[in-house]
Amino acid sequence: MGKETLSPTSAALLRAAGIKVTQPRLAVLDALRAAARPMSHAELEALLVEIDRVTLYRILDAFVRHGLASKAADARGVFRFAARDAQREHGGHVHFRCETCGGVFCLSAPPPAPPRLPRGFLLAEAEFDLRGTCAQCAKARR
Amino acid sequence: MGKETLSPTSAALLRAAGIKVTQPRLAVLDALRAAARPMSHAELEALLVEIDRVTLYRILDAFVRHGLASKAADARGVFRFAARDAQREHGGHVHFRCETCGGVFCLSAPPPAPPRLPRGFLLAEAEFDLRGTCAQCAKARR
DNA sequence: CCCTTAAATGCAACAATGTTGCATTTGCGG
DNA sequence: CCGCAAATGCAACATTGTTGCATTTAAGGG
Repeated sequence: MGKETLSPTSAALLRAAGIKVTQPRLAVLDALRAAARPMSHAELEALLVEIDRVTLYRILDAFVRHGLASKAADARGVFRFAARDAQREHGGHVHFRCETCGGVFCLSAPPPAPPRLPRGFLLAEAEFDLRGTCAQCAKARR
Repeated sequence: MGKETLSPTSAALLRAAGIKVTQPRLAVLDALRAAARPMSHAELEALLVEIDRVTLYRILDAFVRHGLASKAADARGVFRFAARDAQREHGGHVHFRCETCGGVFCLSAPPPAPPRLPRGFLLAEAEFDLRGTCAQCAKARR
């Protein structure tokens, strides 16, 4: 093997997170890591038809609890999940959320610095969030 | 009367927007304008018990369509609505969304300038969005 | 290699949030 | 005051997320 970035296997990530390595979890983690964008539950469900709806919810939940994935609501109020290593790569990006199709796009602009918070507030994540219509939906609308 | 800011009545706002002035709409618009923070459908429903659930959805929808209110999902994926004049006053604020209680807080920091968008993308709104735990929830957690 | 056990899964039922169709009521212009 | 389009209220449905419980499976110890 040459100089490919040797990324850990999904199984190794699960083990490192201290949770059981199961077929469904491997499939979900692989799907999340392969995805270019944060995925909704519905998208993952369509992709991984062999996995039960509820199990998928619980797997995603477990990933978030154990730091393997992040979870955030998109412009339509639907949760989207991203593998954490994939996200780190995209870390600090600016997001554009299409109000029509609900899609999330990562822009290449640098994110602004977060401001000071009031006393007692704990910052988990800062996101510069643009909302509007993506090119595809804008074209389709006419 | 002295120097109070003379704000238009809710009825005048409805007329200006070109939609019928009805009791339910007045109640909802008054509630939105009186609210210090963006309100969820559930909160408004609890506040305005005399209004039908579906009617409330449709009223909020009409307000958004006619520019009287804005609509955005909070950290828990629930839509929150704000009267547009109230929002204009708070325009360009930075928002902090508590991941525990779902509350939205307006910070006084200036918002950053939006970056350039890819071709074809239409920007409707830009928001600097901080997520984490608010002071109250952080205290309660311990 | 098998056994045990706790964890994970799958299924069914439920809860919350948002939407649609339709009959009735109401604002508002003539 | 009348008529009509718009708005409302109700019932039913759709989607998204949650809970309880019986069954299966991963992982560690004989």
